[in-house]
Amino acid sequence: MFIRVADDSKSNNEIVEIPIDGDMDGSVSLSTLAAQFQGVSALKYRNTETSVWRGVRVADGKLYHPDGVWDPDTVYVTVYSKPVSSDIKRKGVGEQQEEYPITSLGQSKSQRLEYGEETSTENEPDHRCVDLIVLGISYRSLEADVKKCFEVFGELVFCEIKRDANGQSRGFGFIRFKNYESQLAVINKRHFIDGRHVDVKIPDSKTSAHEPEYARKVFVARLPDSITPDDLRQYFSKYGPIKDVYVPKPARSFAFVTFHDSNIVRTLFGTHMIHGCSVTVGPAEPKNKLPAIGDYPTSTYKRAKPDHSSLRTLTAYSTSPAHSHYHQQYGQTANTDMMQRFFQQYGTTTNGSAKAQFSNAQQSYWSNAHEEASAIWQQHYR
DNA sequence: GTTGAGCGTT
Repeated sequence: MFIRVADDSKSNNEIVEIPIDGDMDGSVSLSTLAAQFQGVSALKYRNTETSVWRGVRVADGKLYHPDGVWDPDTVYVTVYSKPVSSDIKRKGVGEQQEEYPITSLGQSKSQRLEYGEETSTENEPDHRCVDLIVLGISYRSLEADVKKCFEVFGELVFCEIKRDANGQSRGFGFIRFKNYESQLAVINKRHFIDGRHVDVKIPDSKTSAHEPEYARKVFVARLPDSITPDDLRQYFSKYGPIKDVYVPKPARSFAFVTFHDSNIVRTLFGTHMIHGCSVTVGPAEPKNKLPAIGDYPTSTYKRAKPDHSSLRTLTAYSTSPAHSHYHQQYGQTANTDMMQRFFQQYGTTTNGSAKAQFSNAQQSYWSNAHEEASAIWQQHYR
């Protein structure tokens, strides 16, 4: 289990997942947290009822949630201890000094919020609020409904629903907060307006300039339909902090996993074992990309097209320890004879010969076998 | 049955 933590003094606004310690007391280790956020001393979060910051309990180098339970969807915000007065530089005569002292670790030039302090950071260039896109608004909702939902987190300076020429809502809109901490509190969280959930994000127009989102995303294909976003999050989080997981509903046997760091995505291309199933991971293509003459040919992993019949047999072997070994050795490229020989050396038996299995296999078969393998995996390992 | 819904007439 992880909690989501952000440092609102940082420009990048990134959320880092921090593990909850496994020793049953449900605490988060301060040192684990400090490994990601130098100099951190505590965490705070927005009390949604009163819209006031609430601090978590700190004792013996551990952080405890006041309610006893960490909300996986809440973004907890780092708190840094107040520098002692001796750290504060005296302002020399005629000297232009920084208004705020550098923290003891000297990492940040920016002002840090103290616990319980409601300082506005709107003048910090990195902390400025931006218009946020609100997606999924009911076509019946009005500006007032949107406003009511988000005012809980702080004062809004802007709220608009986009409409077509006839005044019909387009189902999305934009809001802007006065204070940056309000923005942090709502972003990437689920909210409800008129019984529909809506998502709040930094608009593409603000982010795509430097690095397009798809550069931080992988395309995961050949997934069993039973796989959940949480399963994927759990599996892929060992490679790096995850920003988002997208699984189409209804399931379409693929998903997208977005990381915070684009550098790791290329290391993931290839086949992976998730829940006893072999899946392929490839680069995400830009959204809405139009096919064009002269397009670079599809990526390497795609060109080496996996053999579906091989996969069927692989999944039929399900959770045998030989399975993952085989997978390591041949991926999905080997032919059926190779497979049979390989598994025979392990004394693994199948229900019928591999050849017979897919000579009469239809398209639907591999999906069934996939589901079955996944179910068996869950029985054994979950 | 192997690529994400929708991204702003300021």
